Amino acid sequence: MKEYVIENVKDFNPEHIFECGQCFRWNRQEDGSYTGTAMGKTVNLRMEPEEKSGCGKRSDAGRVIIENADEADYESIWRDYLDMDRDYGAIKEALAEKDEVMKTAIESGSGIRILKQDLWETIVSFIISQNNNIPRIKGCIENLSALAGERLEDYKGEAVYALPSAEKLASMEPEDLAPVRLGYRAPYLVKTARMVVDEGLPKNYEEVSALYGAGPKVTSCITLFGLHDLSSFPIDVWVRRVMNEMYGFDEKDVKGMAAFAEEKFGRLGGIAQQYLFYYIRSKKGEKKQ
DNA sequence: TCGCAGGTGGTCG
DNA sequence: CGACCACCTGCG
Repeated sequence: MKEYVIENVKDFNPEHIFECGQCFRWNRQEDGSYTGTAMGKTVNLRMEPEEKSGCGKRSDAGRVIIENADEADYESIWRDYLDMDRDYGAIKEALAEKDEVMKTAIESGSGIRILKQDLWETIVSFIISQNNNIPRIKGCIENLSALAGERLEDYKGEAVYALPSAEKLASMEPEDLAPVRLGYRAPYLVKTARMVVDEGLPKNYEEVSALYGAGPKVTSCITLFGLHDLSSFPIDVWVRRVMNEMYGFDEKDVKGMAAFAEEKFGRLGGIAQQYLFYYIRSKKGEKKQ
């Protein structure tokens, strides 16, 4: 199978990128690599440490290998999707200067990148995500794609489906989506699809929040991951937890947290949120073991 | 068994 | 406006 190799990649860790809560169609394989479907393609992505050059220079750089992609795919899709042209080293430096909390959070998720995902896909994904857990969100998205999505090229002998288009979902009734097991989110999705078909895709926070099933949290996720507004600071239960534990906020004081984030992190709020989110979730994972 | 999981829309004071 | 609360579903 064809593959594309990117040499000397810094500030990149597949686990951090695909497990920081921003995407639901990338799955960890036994060898630690990730297989995912995005922009109509299915690939496997892994990272290997760079060979030591012998001069004793320490570096956390490595090579990223994308299987089932060639250079043309990389230039037209993956370079942008993986946000490869953004200097996360500089961003981390700027954020680490803010305070010790941020410094610690960055250490735990140092290889995070904000993927440039398709807007419609983020709308569907985060409407499904509300009051739901990650394994079930992933299951719903797979079910939905298999039920109503366009069939893509098979991957390793397995059928793969794209997420259904807004037009397709708009033509369906919530009952038609029963096999997907969306629960009460099914009508949200159908109504939102119809709004998008009628009025076009949303272009800013206000337009996203007008979608049915998009409250403040879901809207912030869509503007961050789908509109790539890096200042957006989604406040979910995990962020409330970490803001309580690390900054002493009352867990109910969402307004206070939002104001604090805007003031402290500004245009980097979304990236700060991802480090904080990854930090508190990995801390909880340790406790379990 | 029943509460909970990456919230939201609807209703009420 | 802010405080409740029901809500599909599946898992521990």
